Amino acid sequence: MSTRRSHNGTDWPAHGNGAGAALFEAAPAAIAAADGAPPIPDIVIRRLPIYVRTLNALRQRGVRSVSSEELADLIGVTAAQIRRDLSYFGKFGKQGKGYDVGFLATTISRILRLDRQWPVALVGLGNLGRAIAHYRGFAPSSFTIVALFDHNPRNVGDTVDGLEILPDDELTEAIEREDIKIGIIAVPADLAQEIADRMVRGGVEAILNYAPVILKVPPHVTVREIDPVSALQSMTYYLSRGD
Amino acid sequence: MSTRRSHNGTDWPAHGNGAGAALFEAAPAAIAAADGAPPIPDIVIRRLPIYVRTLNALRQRGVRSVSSEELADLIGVTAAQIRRDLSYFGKFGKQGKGYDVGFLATTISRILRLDRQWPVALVGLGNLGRAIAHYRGFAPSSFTIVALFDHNPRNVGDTVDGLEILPDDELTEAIEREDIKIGIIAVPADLAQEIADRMVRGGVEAILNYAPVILKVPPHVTVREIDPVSALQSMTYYLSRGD
DNA sequence: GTTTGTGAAGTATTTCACAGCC
DNA sequence: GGCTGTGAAATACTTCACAAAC
Repeated sequence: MSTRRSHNGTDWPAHGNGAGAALFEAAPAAIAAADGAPPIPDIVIRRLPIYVRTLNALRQRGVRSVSSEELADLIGVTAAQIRRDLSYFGKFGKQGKGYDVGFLATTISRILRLDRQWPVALVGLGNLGRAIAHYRGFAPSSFTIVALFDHNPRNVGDTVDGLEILPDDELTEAIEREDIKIGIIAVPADLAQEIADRMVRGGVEAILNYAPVILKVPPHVTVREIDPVSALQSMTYYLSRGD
Repeated sequence: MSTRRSHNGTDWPAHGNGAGAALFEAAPAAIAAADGAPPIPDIVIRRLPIYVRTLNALRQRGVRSVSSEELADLIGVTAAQIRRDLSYFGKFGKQGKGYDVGFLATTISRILRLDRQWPVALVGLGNLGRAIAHYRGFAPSSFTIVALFDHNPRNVGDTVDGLEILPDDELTEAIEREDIKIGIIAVPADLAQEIADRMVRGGVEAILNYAPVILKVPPHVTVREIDPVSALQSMTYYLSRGD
């Protein structure tokens, strides 16, 4: 009650969504497309990047063609799941042959809209934020951090890899001006919701949240949580009692 | 085919499991307990840390009692889900009243075995690894990083917060000696599987994996993936086409 | 002979809805 | 009167298994 379905990997209560990429996995389901198109389950969408990554690795190794069985073994899922996942989008394989590695990688990348570079705003440049800013893995994956913000006047004005840290009260305006649709939150828990609100006001539609809070956002905004602590805290349940 | 069910948030192929805390969410299900006990779905286990976190926040605010409805609104799920999740473990509420915040927090913490401190080994002390090592959020959450390892001789011998970085070929032995059950992998993708193998050989049963690869581990080992890139790459699917 | 794509079947997970307790 | 705990129903997701394509 008082929840609506969203594609945040969870439901969305009166004022916001909950989500949990890493640890808090409620039952997701894509919202029905505005048109009459088939609503693809969010869980399928979340698997696609792994398919792309694995296909790109194969391509790099010179592999031209792959069966659903081979791909499944590499990834650790069933072949049927891969075939079913792909079938939501079309028919990309050849019976008796499998899939063309390069074609499938390109196709899924296009489905995910990874065939372009996306500008990203990063908020919070403490330890974690700086590690994120320095991370070299985003750029080759279609994301370029183009704006940095921090609350602490001590950090504002600093330069990280040639980008100046701006005061976080300029967030909304800057995001709107630069037409940024993706934000990364790396601020303390108690500031995160306020930052999310400002991002949304500026037009952000996708938030990667490193703060340990469930953000409340409107339904058109997707949130994925990065929550290593919760991940650890759920694994302890399974540890053997041998000590 | 060639997969067995595991509690890794995914299935487990011939030699290993796949998993994806943050991004790669296959259909999980707890393995049946060795005894005749009820097999609690992994997805429920993964929600418990959020319940604990939220309850602790309430407790800190002086709130004594909470209904499933209130808790649900705070977290962004349905009240029925919270009641169902808790019912796997017992009856903790009072009709007409709700749940005692402190009691429920303590109870779930005990279920998750968070009523003690767990020693953790961290492997890889590049940018990311150092940010993890410096992170102050693990200790209050039941985890203490007690051993650091790196492959790079340039890093070995360095001290991070008073802990010396050891060469990663001492990994297995040190983990076994110190009876460490939890490992964090923050090494480049191409080294991650080898590190996971060594951890498992040393007796690790839970791995938090920051490397962008699906690790293959035996079924008694739980893996959660932290994969911000895949998280971003799945969100782009939902971005509006307004530009 | 191999492997896809997919109805149909099988599981898993969520939600409904209400009897029973406080 | 409010709220839990839970059968039963509804949904969501995965897997089976096989006809069709190569």
